[in-house]
Amino acid sequence: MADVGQLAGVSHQTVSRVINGSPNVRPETRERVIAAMRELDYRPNSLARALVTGRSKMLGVISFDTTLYGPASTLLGIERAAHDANNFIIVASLEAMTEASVTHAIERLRLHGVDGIVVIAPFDGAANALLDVSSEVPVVAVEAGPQDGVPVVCVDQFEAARLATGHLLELGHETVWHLAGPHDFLEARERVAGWRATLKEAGAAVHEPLMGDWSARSGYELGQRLAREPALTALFVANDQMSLGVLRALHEAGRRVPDEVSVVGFDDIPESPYFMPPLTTIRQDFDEMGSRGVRLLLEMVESGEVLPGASPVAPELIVRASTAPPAR
Amino acid sequence: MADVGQLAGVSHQTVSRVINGSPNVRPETRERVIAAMRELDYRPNSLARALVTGRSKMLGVISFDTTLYGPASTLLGIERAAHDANNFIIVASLEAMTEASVTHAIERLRLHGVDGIVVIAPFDGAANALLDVSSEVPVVAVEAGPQDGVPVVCVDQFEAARLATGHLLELGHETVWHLAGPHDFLEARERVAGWRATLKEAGAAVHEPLMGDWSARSGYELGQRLAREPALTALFVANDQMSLGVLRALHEAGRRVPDEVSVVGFDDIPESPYFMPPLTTIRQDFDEMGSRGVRLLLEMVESGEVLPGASPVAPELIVRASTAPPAR
DNA sequence: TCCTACCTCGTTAGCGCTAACATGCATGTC
DNA sequence: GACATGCATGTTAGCGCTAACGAGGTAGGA
Repeated sequence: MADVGQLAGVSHQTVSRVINGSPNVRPETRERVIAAMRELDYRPNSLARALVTGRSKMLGVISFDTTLYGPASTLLGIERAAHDANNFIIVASLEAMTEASVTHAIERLRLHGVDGIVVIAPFDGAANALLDVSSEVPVVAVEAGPQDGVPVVCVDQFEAARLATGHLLELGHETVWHLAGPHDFLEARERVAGWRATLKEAGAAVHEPLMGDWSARSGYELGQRLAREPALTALFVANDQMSLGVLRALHEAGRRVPDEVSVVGFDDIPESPYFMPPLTTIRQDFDEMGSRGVRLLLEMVESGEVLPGASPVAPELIVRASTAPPAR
Repeated sequence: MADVGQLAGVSHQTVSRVINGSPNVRPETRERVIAAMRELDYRPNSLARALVTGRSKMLGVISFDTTLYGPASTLLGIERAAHDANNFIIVASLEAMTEASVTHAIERLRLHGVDGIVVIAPFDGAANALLDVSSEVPVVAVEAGPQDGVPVVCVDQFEAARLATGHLLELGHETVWHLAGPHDFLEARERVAGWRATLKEAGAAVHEPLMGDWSARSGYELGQRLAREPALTALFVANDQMSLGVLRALHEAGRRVPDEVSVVGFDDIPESPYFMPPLTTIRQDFDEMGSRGVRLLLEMVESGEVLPGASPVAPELIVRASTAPPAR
């Protein structure tokens, strides 16, 4: 920086002013400095700047399994939004889904001087860990259920489950069975709640939901159980991967979809239109969630206050070929 | 840091020594310092440390579409390896698959002071961009084809294609058709080359490969074309998502898999065992690639030299139910 | 003409840390 | 007992940058 100043015949401070777009620099001087920077191939050291300003322009992201479609998409949305705001993302993946693991990840991120943290970790342990630190560093939770103290950006899971269940009921099914996600996921529980409430309102029978682990494998295994239920005509599955397994189990058991059994999935992964049959499912706008999360976090960093979470992102029902009126 | 020193009755430098595990500190003093750090809830500022040591302990990752299974898994492997080495990952996603976009991403990462860069961007433009900067900052390419000047960690795509094609040939098929990935992906081209070479060696007819875009949709659309080929009995598809689309197109056209047509996919995504039928495919160890990449990069950062790339990771054929001998 | 105001630029200090050298003290050697 | 050796610690400088203040010059008003 001093070299640039020397070449341009000004002090290093003037160079700094040019870099930071200060208005009090003569245009002529500014151009000389810019020319000098170019000539010396100078790049500002953002670490040094961060040290003195206290802003690193880095946002931490804590995520559970970035191989899953949901977190991966959200991460992408976060990255995009951060990029637009000229910030960077530094990622900490969780090895385990425990409170200690979250706390540790937060600690590591803080050590590296992030301005704020976005957490994509929709399970119970995370919530407590967040509360502990939310007063010391700005934190936003994404894809989590509503909780106190930490602002949340999420899709309305309850409403989404209502959409899925309602769709099946409207088609004329007497009731809807449910293959849920792991119950330590807030989202999974919200979906169960929405499904249950919708059935109750309609006066339909509530069969205890089965619980999978989001994987196609668990969908397949539990699907085999479900296929043996003669009364099953409509099924709401908590994600598309499990739906794939269910579809296969049903097929093997000779129960045709949608003629005998209707299936609704969740997430609308890019592959779901090519399942057999194409899957009716609920779309969540992960990208939108990610960018809302970042914008909210940035506002908090700016203002230094804890802001209330955004209103939930609306889910959308995508009707394809895996649902139909019940056979009579 | 000065405060900690004061509380422990030592200088800030001794505190620094304790933090960095210097051997020349009396155990008694060390403990006093540690107690003081705990009492004051002191955390070292790694930005300041980075400024003075010139090592930020941050690695940049440039990736194309982290929603795809391959890049997402690799990213996870990278994260894990970086974490084990007590480093952090900062991610830059590419908006476009162009050389300019890669150059820009590298520039941004360098500005933020990363020690080195891992690139998951297996397309042509990336290669050139990397060459330009590889002398200024350590760079490792992952999932790219072999190329000069930049160390590469990859799965042997040629061998993988040979595995897939050979498997079908051994089953007794006269020849194997190929649904390839976009030809600006190095990997896709390597797979075509391996497939072609295997056919030639066996003296089998070579039908010009079709080209998809990795998506299930393109697999479906091109699968409809392929389904109309009466001579088709064996097909090698360049990834599992496209295979899903193909399977559906074949099913709709009434061509049964594997009785009439055998299909081999690529990647072994977690869902592929639950396709209809379960997909025979090639497994790539993304996790291993990611961690090899990081280890290599870290060695380069340490030594300051450009190291040769690692030997390719071996692919593995996973035989499931989508392949069988041809009907006679 | 002198004073004030403003704009442009330079100087100094310090962000939190580590590297390099300096200091003081106990130990061992002849 | 004089001197080198090694260890535990303190002191100083500086990484690259920005904040805060200060200095010099130009323009406008009394």
